[in-house]
Amino acid sequence: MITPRRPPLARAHRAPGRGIPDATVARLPMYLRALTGLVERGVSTASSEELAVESGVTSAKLRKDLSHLGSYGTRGVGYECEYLVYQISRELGLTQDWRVAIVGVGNLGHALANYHGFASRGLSVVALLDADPDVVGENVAGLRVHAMADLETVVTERDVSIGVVATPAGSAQDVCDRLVGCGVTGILNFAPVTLQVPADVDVRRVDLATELQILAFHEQRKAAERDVSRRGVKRAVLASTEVAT
Amino acid sequence: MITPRRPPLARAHRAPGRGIPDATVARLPMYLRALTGLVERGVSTASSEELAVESGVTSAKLRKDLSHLGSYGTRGVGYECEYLVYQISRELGLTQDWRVAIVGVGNLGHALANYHGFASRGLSVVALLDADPDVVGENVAGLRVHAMADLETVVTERDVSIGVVATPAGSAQDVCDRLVGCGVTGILNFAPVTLQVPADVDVRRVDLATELQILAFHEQRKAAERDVSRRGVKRAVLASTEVAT
DNA sequence: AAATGTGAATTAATTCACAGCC
DNA sequence: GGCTGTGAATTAATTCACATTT
Repeated sequence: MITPRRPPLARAHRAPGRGIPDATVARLPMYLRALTGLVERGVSTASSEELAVESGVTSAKLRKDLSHLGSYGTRGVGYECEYLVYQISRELGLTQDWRVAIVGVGNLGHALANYHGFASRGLSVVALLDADPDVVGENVAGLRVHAMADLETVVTERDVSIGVVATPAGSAQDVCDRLVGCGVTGILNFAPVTLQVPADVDVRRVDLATELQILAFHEQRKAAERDVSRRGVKRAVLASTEVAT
Repeated sequence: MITPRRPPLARAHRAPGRGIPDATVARLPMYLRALTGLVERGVSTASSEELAVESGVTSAKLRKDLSHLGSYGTRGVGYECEYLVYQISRELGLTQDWRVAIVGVGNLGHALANYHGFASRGLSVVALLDADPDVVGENVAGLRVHAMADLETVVTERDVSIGVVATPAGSAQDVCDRLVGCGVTGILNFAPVTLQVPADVDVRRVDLATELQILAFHEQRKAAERDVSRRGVKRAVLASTEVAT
């Protein structure tokens, strides 16, 4: 007897405007950054090619990405920067204000708290928390640092929906659990651990060591290629990674 | 006349061991972290399922990823943690030592410099540089902070191959150009700008605002879903994002 | 003439599901 | 019996290339 395959599964095809691909969402902030930079420099209109260079992607990719939001460009002309800033902001949810709490006010927490204009609009740091009694009560970036014991009170009262975990690895999961317990559903984790969370909570992890290790891999690959070419192996082997013909 | 399509393109199929997919490379550091954690806790062997939970991925994905490195597991048993640590380290190039320079010793630079055990092996911070005369000469994490004017000398003498840009946005491109001029081919960029570099230089960007904006997007999506379900629309719409039947 | 928006084609990544081995 | 390793199937992302619009 043949094992039955899963049935054809009627997939609702992507509704226009909704269901933007993850890869696109991850790039929208880069476009936003490029656009605000252009606006500040007095540029009012830009082609997909210009925007692409400014954002470090290809123009085809940029156009495809933007097409998921709607038709906000003008053929033969390009995109109106300010208008596009608004559309991307709206799509990312930056027309509302998301309240952020930072837990862990060491060097990294300080850097994060002081990161002004880190989102010009849409995100406000409204609470700082730390376990160190010497730090509690201090004023950082205009906010008083609260004790960990007050986490629930502060996070709930200030209606925080995004938490930043900048604590040592050892306390990260505990802090995460407490944040989630207060209704926080988005977490940015700088601690080098994998946080376990319920399915409705999004976690993004930023990890220094990970990034450096990825760079190390590419360094190794490049070093190996240099070695090969230096030993007189046909250059064509190397060149083939660059040209397609 | 019909436009000729590009010819069939004879693609060299992936050589064993070489050409690991980017997505896999990006996850190897997470596996490495999970494994060293297990080793420290005295665990000598782990199944793909255990490792997957610890790393926040599915077991199928983990097995597929590891299969690109070779067959380092034992059927019916799992993976020998220490052995796998070694194999992944080797693949990432962490058996050699990559020398790192950090440019910009503000709060973030401090945090990065003090990030001990940030790679236990394979990566060493060997130079710190800053533009602020008050910071130059200070001792941070056991290293003297050098003036920006000495960048070329220090980076060349200490044979740095990876540079970390932790400066304000305004000076990031200039710093980047100077690093690249000294032969640095891997850059980790914390400044909120897109660095323009030659094709043989790898840049990885870590951006707070980007991460928070991505979280904001998902918060918005979840809030919208809650709204919809509260208004009495069929729960099935919501449930369909969780179950496949 | 210039540049968007987008189907179609291609390539990459993920998931399934099970043969093969311990 | 349990778990890896992996082809095959599926889904996602990227790239191509051009019709369409200003």
